[in-house]
Amino acid sequence: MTQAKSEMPAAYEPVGIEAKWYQFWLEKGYFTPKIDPKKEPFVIIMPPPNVTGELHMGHAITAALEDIMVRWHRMMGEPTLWLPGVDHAAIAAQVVVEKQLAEEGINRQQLGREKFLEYMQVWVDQCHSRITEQHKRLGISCDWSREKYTMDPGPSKAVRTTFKRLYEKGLIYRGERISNWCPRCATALSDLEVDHKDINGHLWHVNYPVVGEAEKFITVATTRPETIVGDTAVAVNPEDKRFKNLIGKKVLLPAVEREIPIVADAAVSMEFGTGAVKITPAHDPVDFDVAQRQGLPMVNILNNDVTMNENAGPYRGMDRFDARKAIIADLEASGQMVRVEPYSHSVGHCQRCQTVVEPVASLQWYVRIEPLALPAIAAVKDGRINILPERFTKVYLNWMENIRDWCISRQLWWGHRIPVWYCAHCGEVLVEVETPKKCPKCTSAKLQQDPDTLDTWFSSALWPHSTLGWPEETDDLRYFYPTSVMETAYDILFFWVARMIMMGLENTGQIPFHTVYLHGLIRDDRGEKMSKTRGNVVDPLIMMEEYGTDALRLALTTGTSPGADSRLSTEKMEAGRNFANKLWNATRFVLRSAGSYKGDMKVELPLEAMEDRWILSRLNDTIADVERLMKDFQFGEAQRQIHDFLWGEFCDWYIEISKVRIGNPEVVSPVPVLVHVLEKSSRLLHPYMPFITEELWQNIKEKAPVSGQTADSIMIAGYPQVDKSAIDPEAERVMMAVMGIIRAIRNARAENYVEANRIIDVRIYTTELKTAIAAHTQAIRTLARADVTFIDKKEDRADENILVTVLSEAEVVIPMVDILDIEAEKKRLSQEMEQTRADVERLEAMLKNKEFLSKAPVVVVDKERARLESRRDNLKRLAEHLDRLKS
RNA sequence: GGGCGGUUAGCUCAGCUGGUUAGAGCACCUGCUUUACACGCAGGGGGUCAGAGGUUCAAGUCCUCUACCGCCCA
Repeated sequence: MTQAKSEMPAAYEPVGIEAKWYQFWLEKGYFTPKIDPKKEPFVIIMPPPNVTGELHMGHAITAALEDIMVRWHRMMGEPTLWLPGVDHAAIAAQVVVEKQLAEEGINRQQLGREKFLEYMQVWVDQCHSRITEQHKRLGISCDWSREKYTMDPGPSKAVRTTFKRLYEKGLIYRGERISNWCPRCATALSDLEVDHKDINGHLWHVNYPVVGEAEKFITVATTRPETIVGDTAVAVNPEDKRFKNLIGKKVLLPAVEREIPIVADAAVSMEFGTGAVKITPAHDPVDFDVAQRQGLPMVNILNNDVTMNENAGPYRGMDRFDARKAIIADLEASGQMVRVEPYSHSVGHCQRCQTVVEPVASLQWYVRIEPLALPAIAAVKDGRINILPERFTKVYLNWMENIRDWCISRQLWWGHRIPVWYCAHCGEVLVEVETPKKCPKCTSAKLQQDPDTLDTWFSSALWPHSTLGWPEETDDLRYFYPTSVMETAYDILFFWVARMIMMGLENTGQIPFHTVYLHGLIRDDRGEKMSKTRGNVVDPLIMMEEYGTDALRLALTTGTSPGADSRLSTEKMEAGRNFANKLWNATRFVLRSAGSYKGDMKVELPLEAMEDRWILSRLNDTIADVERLMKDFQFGEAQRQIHDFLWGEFCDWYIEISKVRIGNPEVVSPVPVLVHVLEKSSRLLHPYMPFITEELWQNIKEKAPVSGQTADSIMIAGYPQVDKSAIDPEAERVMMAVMGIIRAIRNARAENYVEANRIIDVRIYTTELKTAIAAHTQAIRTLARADVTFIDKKEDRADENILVTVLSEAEVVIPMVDILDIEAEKKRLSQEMEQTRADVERLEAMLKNKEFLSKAPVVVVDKERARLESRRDNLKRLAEHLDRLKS
């Protein structure tokens, strides 16, 4: 083979290696699938990051999990598409740019819509390449040639087409309703974009004088006294005896001196507050409904910047909270404020900027959601779409079944402008995909497009089909849609996943994806949510720099189960780095060993050496487990299995045992098996740690090529398939016994403080496996530093000062002439006997139980029987040894 | 108010459809420059699986209740 000298440095240095291989993969075009109509493709559409955002741990976990799935399916030979993209993130992006402008003393109105959008475009283009480059650092194997942006012509056309279709079906309408107004973002928000927080506020009780009845008042309670000036009625329950005679009368509104009626409405609770409620239809959703029923007028008291408007009388021009203070003072002065009590209530805050939102009646565009929700509910209920972890199915259904119309218009400039035009001449409303030139009704060219833009989630909802070309009937759409898996964080189940299901079904008649896989949130090492304001954000770029990308990816997916939040800590990063270094060094060893090996690399069953049979058996056990776990989306567990196999069995045992044979020309070389197992398990691990596995695999390929493996890259080299003929229970039994013996000797040495270098004499008594174990005399010598003599009769052990370890397949007898503490040894044996006896008793009881015998499966009963036998045997032998010591 | 999740070793967490003596990483203790690796090796200690009932031949795993922590929806 090749030269003996290993060119690999002593420690794994990820940085240069990662850049090299990513470039290689890109140049080879491995990320772009070939459409093969004979094969079923595997498709993931990537959740698009915010085009103006920075890479964070949320992207990293998403990318890690999706890359695991994608690389795995690609290695299995499936045409695999992972389609990346970015999102224009209307509010977030516009807010940042407006802030930049503000520093220069400009606002967007001064700039004008067109100039502002040009300005934004320049900035967005800069950001776009940054987030893409950052994303690439993660090593993700997505098809960059198909990358999409929500504002691209294709997805934009999908947005307009969808809008028009829904409008024509009556599923999009424009209406005056209460919407959530964020004064800082200066736009309406959907219900989902509002966070409700419990605030310790007050409940103010205010007397409204009854008109025409001196000294008579009706008392209302409110948490927002400034809205008094917007009241258009006081409502009471029609059954409420306290107010029966007041219904139909009028009260005089404080401050603005307006007379408003007392109305009866069954929705009013008699228990809450005073039983009489003020009705402010323009600023409260419940009051809005009451006003609709009762035919009450609406009085809007706020400007868009939440200062009080001309309807607020003396408070005009004040900020909403200043107005509150002023009106409280005035009411106290007039004696109308009768009582104040502390009161905890829920207040809406803008999810993005945490400003208190105002419910305001305004004209907005809505999606009539129920007709869209019903098929989306059915798709999940009948199992066409499977949500993992399963518990989120209930969360999804519960939300969908109580869903409310979706406010989709935003008073922003950045985003998809609503494709609606109003004819200034005849008032015609046009909803079009292509921008109309003139009014089809009156031929006027004076058309004005609706100034508003659409909720970003509207375009995101189309993502699985708009990215593949819809509304055009493209090859991609035909072949890759419906997609396979939608993998994302559970916190956007409603925002995004639910809406994709609704819109996918509506637009294409098909589900957008078969499986929804939801991962948890990445928290800091104390379990706190990472956020810029908390200052506890861990930057994935810095982590990759310090520990390597593979280490970061491993840290993010280690010890996690689907849907569960997890903590990221430096300890986990270190564990990932250490594992990478371990593999690096194992490979160094194997390749160094291979360097002086002149023979064939073929590994053909049946193998001669027991340890070779064993490691191949264990490798195939692991492959089978990994396959099962990955099919079941249990990536954390699959990864643990690979890790434990490589470190705990291949490195700790097989490599160590193989050293006995290396360089010994008398025996069959372990090199082909070393190389074979390392090569195969690299491929097994590749989806989890793509960079180091490629580097190692290429080194193996160059220095110790495995026969039959001709691929140019590990990422297309084929995922290991289980070879059942390699599963070898006999080898596993023998090696378990050998390892047990070695452990027993090591343990005895450590407990008795035997110097590390001293070779001790050990006698082993064993029956059935004698020949098999005897073949490992040299291994025992090397690994346990013990010279073994096999004895046929127990009597052949030394008489005095012996230490005996009773194993199920063997007894290890160590003469400890000068070091053995007899009393300690007696104690150890007694303790072990006690434990064994307890075991025996437990098993005896179990096996005497007729119900167990009749009801438990035969395999279980047999297993327990065998165990009892073995334990009894151990017990007997322990007793013998103890007797001997005592005599 | 409705719903969901968690509670397993000092810490962070695995443990899927019930079936060996409940595992890992880190931390801790002891020993080790064993020529792949101190980002390492060997050995060790540490758990009444939150509590109480129940189902079952068998419960960390299923059911009920309780406590505490967290999340979502209203």
